Amino acid sequence: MSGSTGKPLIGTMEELSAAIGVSRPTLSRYFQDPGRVSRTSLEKIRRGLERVEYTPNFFATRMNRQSTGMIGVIIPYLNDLFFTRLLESIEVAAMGEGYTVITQCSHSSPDVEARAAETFLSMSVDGALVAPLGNVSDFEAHERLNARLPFVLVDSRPRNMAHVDFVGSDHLQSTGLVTEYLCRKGAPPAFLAMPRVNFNALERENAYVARMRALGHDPEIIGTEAIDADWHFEAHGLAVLDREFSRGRLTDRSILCVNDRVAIGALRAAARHGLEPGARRRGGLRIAGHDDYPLCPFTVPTLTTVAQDVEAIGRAAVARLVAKIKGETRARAQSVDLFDGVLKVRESA
Amino acid sequence: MSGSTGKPLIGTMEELSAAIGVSRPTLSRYFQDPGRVSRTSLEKIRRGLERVEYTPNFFATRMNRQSTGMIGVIIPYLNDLFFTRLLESIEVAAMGEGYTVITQCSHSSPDVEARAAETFLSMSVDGALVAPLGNVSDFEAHERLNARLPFVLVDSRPRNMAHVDFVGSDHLQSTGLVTEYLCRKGAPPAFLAMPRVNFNALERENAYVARMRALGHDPEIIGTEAIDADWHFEAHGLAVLDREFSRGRLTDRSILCVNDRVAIGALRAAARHGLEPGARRRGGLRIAGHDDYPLCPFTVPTLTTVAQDVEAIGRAAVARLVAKIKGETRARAQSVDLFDGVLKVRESA
DNA sequence: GTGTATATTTGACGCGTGTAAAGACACGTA
DNA sequence: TACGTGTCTTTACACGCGTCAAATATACAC
Repeated sequence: MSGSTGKPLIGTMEELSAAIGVSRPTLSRYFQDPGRVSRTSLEKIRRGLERVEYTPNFFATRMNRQSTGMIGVIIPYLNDLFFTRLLESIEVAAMGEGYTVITQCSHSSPDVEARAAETFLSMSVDGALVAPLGNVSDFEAHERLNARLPFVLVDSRPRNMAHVDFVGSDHLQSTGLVTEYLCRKGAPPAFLAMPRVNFNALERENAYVARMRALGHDPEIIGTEAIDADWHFEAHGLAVLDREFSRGRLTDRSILCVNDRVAIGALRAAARHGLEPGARRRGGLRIAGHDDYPLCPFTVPTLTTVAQDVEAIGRAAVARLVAKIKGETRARAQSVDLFDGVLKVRESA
Repeated sequence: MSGSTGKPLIGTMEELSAAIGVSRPTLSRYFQDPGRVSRTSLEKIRRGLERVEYTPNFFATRMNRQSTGMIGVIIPYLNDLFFTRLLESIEVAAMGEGYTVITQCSHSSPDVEARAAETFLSMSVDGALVAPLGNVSDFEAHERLNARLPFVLVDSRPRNMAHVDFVGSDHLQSTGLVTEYLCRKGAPPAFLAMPRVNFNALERENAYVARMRALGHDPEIIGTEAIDADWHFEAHGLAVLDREFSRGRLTDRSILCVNDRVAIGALRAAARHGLEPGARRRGGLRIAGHDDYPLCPFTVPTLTTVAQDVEAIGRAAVARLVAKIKGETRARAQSVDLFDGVLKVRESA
């Protein structure tokens, strides 16, 4: 048997040992850390590996090691560039720390989410990073993970898991920031929300209300009812504002959307009704979002929003998890890392 | 030691056997297929598992089984909703077949891509599904996978891997379709391309040229040079057309973009120059894309495009891979599955 | 009670590697 | 020559579970 390279294919370390004349334990040490074998053996092994094809069996190696070198990541869904950016920053950070990332996607299903958690337990990953689905999450599954592994919540924190380590955005700050900006530059905004299945959505909603009250304005929230059961964010924003605009409402208001994907739907609704959202015409329609979705600079008009520091969140989450894995003493107490948002003023508000 | 549920935590099958009074081999059979255990044992095990917490060790189970029940998937990058949709359909299909999907993302790096392939080999996944990076891919790594595992290429097929099983779109058909549509409804389009690092991009470019010639028009291609080294698709489309429009060129032309993300940048360029792409005004600017990116219905104007059947591609790729894994006889010959695109006429062209 | 067929358990071995203990070897030193 | 020192090999056991042959239990008919 041989691979595409024509080299003979070697299946086990034992065979490799026989093939290149180095004892198996020495090979074992070599594959764990080439620095732990003598120069002469190292040369012999290097030359040998050029003649044959061999990769250590992942399962056998991990089974006997205290650490598997893997961290598990669960994200709620894939079709959202926010989560792909988060995942990317996590993977890059983890790779930098020498870990292999195993990603599981909940695909909006609590069952799948729980199964992913079980998979991580059975694979005895060194730690787990979880961005939960929301209200429908299987909290028991998360608690089980948290009880048995180094565990960090990312992006969104369920109310009943307030005792767990968390890394995310400070929505009170970020939503407050954009709310304040809108109030300062024009009419106080209404808030285009979502059905309350998601903690961040609710946090932002509350942050909006608090800031509006603090500024002496009456908050106004729309869109908490699901118009379409199988809704997507953009479709939700479009449907809600399409309805409002059709009734002649909100056409000259400021509208703060719970996130940029909803805002993109809102922009579409505006276009459909011949409205041109923008900062320049005082008293006209303004639309702003939250997250700095990668497409914001390319929408028509470009979308004013507040950026989450996704990369910092990913890095911090990995750093925190690695600290817990390595059992650093300062990792005993609970930690909550919240990152500030940064206002991105563009055309739409 | 105990989990969050308070149940005693059991580490090995041996301990479990002692704890609930069923022999270990019987437990082993139970966890592989509960049907292979007698009623009485089954009841005893079920009751036992309600009292203690135990999950079989993933590594130990997989090591001794001929099949690991895992398939590896490599995608080039995450920050593209096309690939997330593809990945989603693959994961759903694989889950339906009872496989666990291990996803690795190349993050635009050939090194990472090659390492992912090695990871799959060492984990002895049952098969691998790979969407390659493009010209810069490490073909040797792919060949090594193909030589040692059931292997299927998805989405994009390097020229020098024409002998490998492939599932993707028929770009000759899809690009031809939208080209023909544009010619039929208005002026023959120019083609807004990308730097030629990607096989699909080149295939579409060629398909455009062929169809234009067949219809008796002169093809015109722009944008093959990278304006910004660290370019993203939308930024590329914006930069190229911004330059052209600034010089007064192409402002009343039909423009077919190599994909929807480039087209979104093109729409942005049009807006910046006060142009309103659309099908209705004959002789005016028209912009069309390719892929049916999920945001197409929400752009301003909504984007005319040709849809790839992503779900079918994912399903077919998994079906093909599973057939190879199971060693079905009809799986001996090479297979190439190409899916037709479907025209999605919207506002922009 | 015996005999037979079937279901289940038991015991033993194997998977590929980690790892610890003990011996083998070359090297430099006294 | 004898003696440490460090490196490497040998030997042996461990990890948790799959798997198979052999032994045992159970059920049933007679």
